[in-house]
Amino acid sequence: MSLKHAILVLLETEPSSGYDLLKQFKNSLGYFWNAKHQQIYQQLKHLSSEGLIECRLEKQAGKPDKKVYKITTSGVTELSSWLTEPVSPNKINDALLVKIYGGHLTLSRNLLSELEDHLILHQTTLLQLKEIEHKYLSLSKNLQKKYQLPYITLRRGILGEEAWLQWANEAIKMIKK
Amino acid sequence: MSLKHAILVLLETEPSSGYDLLKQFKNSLGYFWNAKHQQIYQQLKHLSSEGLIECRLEKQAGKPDKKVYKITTSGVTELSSWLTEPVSPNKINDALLVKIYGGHLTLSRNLLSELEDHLILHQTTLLQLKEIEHKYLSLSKNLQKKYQLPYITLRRGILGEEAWLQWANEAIKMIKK
DNA sequence: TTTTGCATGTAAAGGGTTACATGATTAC
DNA sequence: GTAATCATGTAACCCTTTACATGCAAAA
Repeated sequence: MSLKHAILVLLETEPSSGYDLLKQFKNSLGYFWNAKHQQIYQQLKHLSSEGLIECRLEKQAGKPDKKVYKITTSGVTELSSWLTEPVSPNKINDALLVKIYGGHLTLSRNLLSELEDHLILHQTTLLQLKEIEHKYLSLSKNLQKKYQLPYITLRRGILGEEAWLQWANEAIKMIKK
Repeated sequence: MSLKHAILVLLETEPSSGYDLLKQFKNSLGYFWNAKHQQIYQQLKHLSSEGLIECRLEKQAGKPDKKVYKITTSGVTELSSWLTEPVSPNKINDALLVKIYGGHLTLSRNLLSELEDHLILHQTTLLQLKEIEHKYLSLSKNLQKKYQLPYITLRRGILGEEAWLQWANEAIKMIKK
């Protein structure tokens, strides 16, 4: 369970509402940790009741009220101790590969069209990631140092997507033969 | 939900017990679909009640009885129709990356030692996969064709692990600086 | 005027993990 | 005698997804 810690990591950087967190998930952490809004709101409530974060209501003109959450000292302690414990290696559950593995029961053009659909998605993701990388690389040395760790995770995304695309092209060629 | 279909795929190849399936998960499908024994036994019960598979008791000398499951025609139908429906792209939840992303709260040697632990695991996996690939490549052209689709999934594993290792080495270098 | 964005939730169902549980045989 | 392998399961809990639900403001 790391949604908890993913949220703590984000709140450690800056206090945010559930909605803010959702956006942050979408364009940074979300590339390697997925969360729906329902999950985030539930976790926030839970973390709040554990005393790891605290909430303050912020009134806004012309917009619904915001619940801004802030990490507490006990939240920082929890986060730090989590960082020293080993995480178990990632488990993979990839339905597309299950499909290909058992693909002899369907026409190969079904497999090919599905692969091509996924290819487009992965290409788009790769482009987005490379854009972010481009921005990072044009920062000053100082700022580059500051954001080094997030950049390393970005590199994971880029190398991962490139490998995926390489595989998919190989796979398409093989199936076509 | 694809555990269901992963099991159907395996049973379509040959009738198996829960225990057999567990082993098959461990050395083929398991590289991209994880399942614990508890989950498999539950699914088998469930698939049975849906009429997608059927069970036969097999008595064994000196060993506990085996429940051998076989896919039914309605199971094959279900599997075939699943194969024509698009699968949604894989979601990634990678705790190690969450950790690195928020790693400024811990000493860099913590990050490094964890990365190195994972590195060893991934190297081992890659070696195993390459061994399987080696066996595949020494098969006759005919058999290679027969196992082409599982081989494609194996290639995904190999390219994926190679990319992981490449990233980890890059990441270690960066953190050390 | 319809859609997008802001902002928050509840409830139920489904899927996965952890802990507990049994019991025989074979290999070291 | 101790550990590993074979073989199967239950129960509780935790996590995730889907569906349902509201309501205002700004832009198209």
